[in-house]
Amino acid sequence: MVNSEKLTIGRIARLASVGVDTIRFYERRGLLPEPVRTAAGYRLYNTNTVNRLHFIRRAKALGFSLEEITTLLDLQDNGGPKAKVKDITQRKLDGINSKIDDLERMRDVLSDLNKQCSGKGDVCGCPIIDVLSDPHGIST
Amino acid sequence: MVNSEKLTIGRIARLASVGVDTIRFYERRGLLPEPVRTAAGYRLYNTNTVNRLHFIRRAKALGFSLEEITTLLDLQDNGGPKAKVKDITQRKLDGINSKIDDLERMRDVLSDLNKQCSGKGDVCGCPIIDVLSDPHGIST
DNA sequence: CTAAACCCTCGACCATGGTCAAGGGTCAAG
DNA sequence: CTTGACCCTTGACCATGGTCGAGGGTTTAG
Repeated sequence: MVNSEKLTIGRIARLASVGVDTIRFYERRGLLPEPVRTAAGYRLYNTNTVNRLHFIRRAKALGFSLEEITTLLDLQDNGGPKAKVKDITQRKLDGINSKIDDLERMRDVLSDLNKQCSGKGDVCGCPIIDVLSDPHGIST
Repeated sequence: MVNSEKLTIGRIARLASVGVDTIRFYERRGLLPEPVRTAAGYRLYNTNTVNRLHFIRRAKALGFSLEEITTLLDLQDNGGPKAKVKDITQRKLDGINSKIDDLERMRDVLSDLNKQCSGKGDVCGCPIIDVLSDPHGIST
């Protein structure tokens, strides 16, 4: 584990398949710690920064925001109660479920309308336009 | 239908439960036509603008973007083929379905992880943190 | 007549997650 | 020594859907 070889920002960017700007952006946002610098001011990273960038990518793929990921990374770094991680996950799960519910309701209305619409002729009498125009069409 | 009474922006805003800024914003975006003005430059609307604002709200509730709503309103105003409306709806439906798929995949992974996590004790060994840290954890 | 409530325009700002350009310094190869 | 690839900072910009403030003019009630 004594792997102290240092990499420039461009190198870890390529290794993690992200842009250098993204890395500097994550640093500003506190997702990455401030790295050591060369005399000329170049950032130098060690290879586990690549893992950290992968962590971020995976967490984003699960729908976590950068702010939430910051908390998760902090828990990973400094430890803390599992309950906290579970709490963030549960919140995220609740949010995802309610988004799914919303989208399913939209889908149901839209697919219903879509079936009702012949798709032929002029827009006049189109059930989709009609339901949008009707003051009692959809519960908002 | 010869209802030519004119209302100020504040009045239709209250009638439609939106802000006056929102109405001016919609005008700039082309969702509302430029209204007539008083000598002093005040906008004057007729009551069917309220219906138009309701139309916009219902369409937003179905997930349409303002740009899509602009097209829908244009079809309502000027006519056009039903096929066009159906096309927009179908695209929106496809988008919604793929969002639902994404969210369901996230939900499955998260709820699985959530079940695995005891929620007790320190974060060390937490399956959620672990899967995020694991280089082969999730297909990105 | 005055004050409150309303209207106008123009332009800046909010969150989110970056991305890019300007203007300059550094480093390695040839 | 020069060229090209790399690095630095600061600050602006993208989309989305508004929201707000400044600095004015207007209208209406008392």
